[in-house]
Order: sequence, then C-alpha cells, then structure tokens
Amino acid sequence: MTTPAQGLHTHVLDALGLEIAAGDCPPGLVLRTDELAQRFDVSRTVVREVVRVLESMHLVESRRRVGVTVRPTEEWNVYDPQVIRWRLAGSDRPRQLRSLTVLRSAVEPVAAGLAARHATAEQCAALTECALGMVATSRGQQLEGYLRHDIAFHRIVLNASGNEMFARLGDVVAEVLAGRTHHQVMFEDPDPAAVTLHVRLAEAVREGDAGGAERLTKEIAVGALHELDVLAP
Amino acid sequence: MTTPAQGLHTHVLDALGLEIAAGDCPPGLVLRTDELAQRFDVSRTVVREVVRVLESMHLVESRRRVGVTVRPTEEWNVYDPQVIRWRLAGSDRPRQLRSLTVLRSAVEPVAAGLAARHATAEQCAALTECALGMVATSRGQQLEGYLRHDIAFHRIVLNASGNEMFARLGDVVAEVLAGRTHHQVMFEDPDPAAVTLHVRLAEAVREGDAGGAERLTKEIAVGALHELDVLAP
DNA sequence: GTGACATAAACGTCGTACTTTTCGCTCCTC
DNA sequence: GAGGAGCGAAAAGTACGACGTTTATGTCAC
Repeated sequence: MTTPAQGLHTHVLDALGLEIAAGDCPPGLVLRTDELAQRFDVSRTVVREVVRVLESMHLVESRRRVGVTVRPTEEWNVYDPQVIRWRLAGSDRPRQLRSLTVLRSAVEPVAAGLAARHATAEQCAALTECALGMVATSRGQQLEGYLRHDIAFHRIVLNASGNEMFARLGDVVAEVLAGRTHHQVMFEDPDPAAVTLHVRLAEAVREGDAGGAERLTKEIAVGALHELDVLAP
Repeated sequence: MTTPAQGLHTHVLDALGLEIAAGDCPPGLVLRTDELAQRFDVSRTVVREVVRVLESMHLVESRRRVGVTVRPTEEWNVYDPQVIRWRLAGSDRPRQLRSLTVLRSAVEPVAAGLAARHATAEQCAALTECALGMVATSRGQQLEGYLRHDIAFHRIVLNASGNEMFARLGDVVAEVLAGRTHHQVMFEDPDPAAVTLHVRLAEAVREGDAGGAERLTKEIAVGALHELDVLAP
C-alpha cells in the first residue's frame, strides 16, 4: 500500500504524517530535524520540506531553538484529504468515521437538492448508470466494484450541485467510503435498502425533484450513521 | 497587512500563494524554481519549500524536466483556510463568498441543532455574551467589534456541536465573515434582523431547543445569502 | 513515417557552512 | 532570597554548489 519510490520526499512525508495524524505522537512532542534526517536516512533538506508541508497542515509547529512540536488535534486541517487518509488509517478511525459521516449527513442532502435543480442530462445519465452499477455489484462479494460505483455516484451528486465547496467534498466522501470498506470488516454485502435509496435518488435528481432528492439523501445518511452505530464501539 | 519579517519562507509563500489562488496565474502556467528564486531574491532552498507547500495544497504540481505547473481551480484544496484567505483577496471573491455561504447554510443549521443538545453551561453563557456583544456593537460604525463577536458566536456554536468536522469549520466561517466585512463595502450597520436572530439562537441553544436552533440558523443563513445577492454581481 | 537513441533541461537530493533566534542558565544587584 | 541583565549554546533558517534522476524533445537511421 506504500508508494514505492515516488520520491524520497513523498515517502518521508507519508511516514511522518501517518505517524502523527494516526495519533502515535502525543501533542507537544518535540522532534528535531537532524534526528528525523538520521532516522529516515535522508538529508536535512528533505526533512525540512516535509516539516514545512506538515506545518501547512497545522499538524506541527516549527520554532527556532525548540524544534518541531506536534500540535493538538483541534488545530489540524482535518479537511485535507491527505490528513483524512492518514487519520482513517489510525487508531481513532471509528470516531473519525462518525464525525465525517455526520458532516456528510449535513452537506449531502442540501447538495442533492441543488443537484436536482442543476444537473445536466449527462450527469443524470451518469448517475443512473452508477446506481445500476451499484445494484449489479450489491451481491456476491463484489465490494470493490460496489465501492467504485458508490464513490462515483456521490461525486456526481456533489459536482452537479454546482457549488464548488460541495464539489470539493467529493474527495472527502471518497475517503470515507473507501475507509469504511477497507478498514471495517464487512462480511456481508451492502445494505439492500441503501442500494434502493440510491436508485430512487438518481430518479429524483433526473426528475428535478429537489425535495425528494434531499429527503432520500437524508435517509441514506441516517442509514450510514446507523450502520456505524452497529459496527463501531 | 503583510507579515513583515516572519521568515523568508512565509513571505514568499504568501506572495506566490496569493498570486495563484487569487487567479492571477492561468492554470497550466509553468514556473521555474530558479526563476522564482531570482524574482524573490531568495535561495532555491526557500523556493523549493514554498513549492512543496503549494503542492500540498494542490495549487501547483511539480514535475521533473517540466517545472512547476499551476493546477486548475477544481483541484485546489479549497478548505484550507490559507487558500480561502488568498482567494477572498482575489478577483472572484463574490463567487467564493457565495459558495462558502451556501456551505454554511448547509452545515451550520445542523451544527446548531447538535449544539442545542450538547452545549455546556459555559458555552451557553459565552454564547449569550457574544450575542449581547453583537447587539452592543450593531450601531454606530463599530464593524470591527461586531465582527469579533460574530466570529466568536459562530465558533462557539460549531464547537458546541461536539462534532470535530463542524468545529474545524470555525476557521472557514471566520474567514468568510472577515472577508465580507473587510472587502465588501458596508456603509451601514449590520442587519438588525440578523442581530435579533443571533440573540434568539443563543436562547434556543440554552433551552436545548434543537429544532428552533436549526430553524433560526437557517434563517440567518438565508439572510446572509440574500445580502450577498443584493451586494454582489 | 516510425522507431530507437542521444541530449539537455528542470527538478530532486545531498553536504556544508553560516546566520538568526531564543531557551535556559548564571551571576550580579538589591 | 527574588528578580533582572547578560551570556552561551542549541536548534532551526538560509545560502550555495555539486551531482543525480527523470523525461520531454529533437535527431538519426531504417
């Protein structure tokens, strides 16, 4: 799962970012660049660039004469898809998954309502296709295929909303869906009710039924939250 | 408004980030590190660190033998507060302000509903205090004071929701409020209706009235959107 | 025209030297 | 003994020069 040799920088960034975002480093812990350089067997240059990126994500703070301090969780840029990925790989995945799903339950219904008003013919067609794809992969251990269609479906809705901020949440949703598929034990096939709701949502959007689209999306979100309640502490 | 001498890195990052995020650089434009180093009169080391940060925000992409390419808007990490600040200082501020306000109108009502259920006594008190502060500064050209209370108010609501993702939107909301106060000509005092709504919202939260809190917040959002329609192209 | 190959341009990495900030300690004064 | 001034060192910040690595592009032969 690690990117093999896409640059030293990427490798160190991923390792360190994962370590911090996953919660392995207590807030306030101080790292030294020299130390890190030695530990990862790279030059200080590389470490400094990594630290700068981590700093831009508010994961750490670098101060002279003191070192690189790990910042408390509340200050992180938790909307950075990279940070989300790191956190979902860590120990507080359940909490993270839950708060992200609550966010989805707030945003996606509104986005779906807007999509019903603004979606183009192509977007409607693509949406229907995705819904059908979900139906087709909803049985028989085809979780990967289902996930792909699910992600595409929600991405289209968010894009069709016509709002840039919603659209850019597509990556976040993708991370959430991928995270819950990959990290959570899901013996069984996806919830049939959810599949049906997606099909009906595609219909509602195609028919320009904003209210219906919003309501159906809310139901999907409620279902997702309930699923979390069942499968997580 | 520029940070005087808080490090060369910060200065160059701000200048370049602003230039790109504000829309002065067309997507696809290629920059060279040497060129930038010369232009800002800093070493390549500094430029490289800046580029790395910009790259982590998906504002640019750095490829060997090619240079640093400016990415299209759709790929930017538009939830990064820094990026939001840069964009709000640029030419498409109206569009940006609108999409952010739509986002708020989706998120804040839900957050307020949760806040009504979860807010502590301290948070309720602070909320009331902010609302009173808004009332006190709502007349007589005290926009800065009003802004400070407004930001604090919304931050408390988002924090009190108990959801981390909502809480972290506090920075985004702060940028929006600050942006619309500083960049938009506001001869007159804030809308009295909005002030009243905030006071009532504080009450609703204190009384644990989730439905009321949600409804009032929606009204605030609608008002903000309407205000944008009036004052923006 | 198509393929392989050479070339060079740009970023990527490294090591070193020097500068700047600032923590923490000592020492002096009151 | 308390408090402040001054000193020294530790760590990040900056600069520079060299070399490595990738890869777009042009060239040459077929």
